[in-house]
Amino acid sequence: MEDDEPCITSLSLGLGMGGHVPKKEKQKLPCLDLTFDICPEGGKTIHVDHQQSKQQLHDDDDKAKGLVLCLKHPNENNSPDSSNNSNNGSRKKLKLTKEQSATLEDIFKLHSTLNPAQKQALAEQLNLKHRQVEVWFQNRRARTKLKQTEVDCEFLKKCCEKLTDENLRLKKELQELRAQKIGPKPLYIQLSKATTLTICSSCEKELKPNEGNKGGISNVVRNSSHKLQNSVGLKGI
DNA sequence: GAGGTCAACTTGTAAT
DNA sequence: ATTACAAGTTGACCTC
Repeated sequence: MEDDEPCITSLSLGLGMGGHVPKKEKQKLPCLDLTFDICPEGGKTIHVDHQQSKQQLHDDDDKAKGLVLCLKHPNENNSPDSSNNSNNGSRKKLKLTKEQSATLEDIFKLHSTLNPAQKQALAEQLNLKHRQVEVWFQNRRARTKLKQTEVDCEFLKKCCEKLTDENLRLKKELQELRAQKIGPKPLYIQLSKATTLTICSSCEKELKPNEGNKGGISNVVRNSSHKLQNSVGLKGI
């Protein structure tokens, strides 16, 4: 926006209404209008009416849904474009102002993707280039994804630790059960009133009901085996 | 000076 | 062909 351009005082952005958004994402998008108001006196603060926006997001009726932002006056802003990629060829690092970052964050919380018109409008409001807003959202999405990946990784690590422990415990249990076999004939181990474990003395495997005794593999062993198989991803131990 | 952060860039891909 | 995006990379800046 040029300095002598008349200031936009109100802008309506239709969120979730266009741009290249994956189909599955598109379906989730709420249709939301954001309204940006520049403070008449060139406002030095930015405030977002979160209460209002959140409330409106969950509002069931389809009335116009608005978020009012009081933005820094463009004239006050550092224009990154002029300083960035400056003439000497060296790439200068732009640091977004607190206000710019906060506004971008606020918008991002409401919606992680914007269509071109929304980006342009936001860029004008923040006195940034369309490209800068675009890049910011791309990088922001990447950061979010990375963070989520880290969280997922931690969760899987814990699952893995639990399964390893369980695996160890079950292996021990199995070892103990096998160690209890004695004598050349099939061994009948009384596990409880109702269950009997039969182990073949030659092959050291549990016998099926009609292979050894009438009782068959105990529920306890069956259960343990099942657990173990599940925990180590094996079949037929 | 090493390492982290982040804006900006490059490249490949999918949707239109 | 165009557009938008994700993923990966680069380089400036900051903190310790």
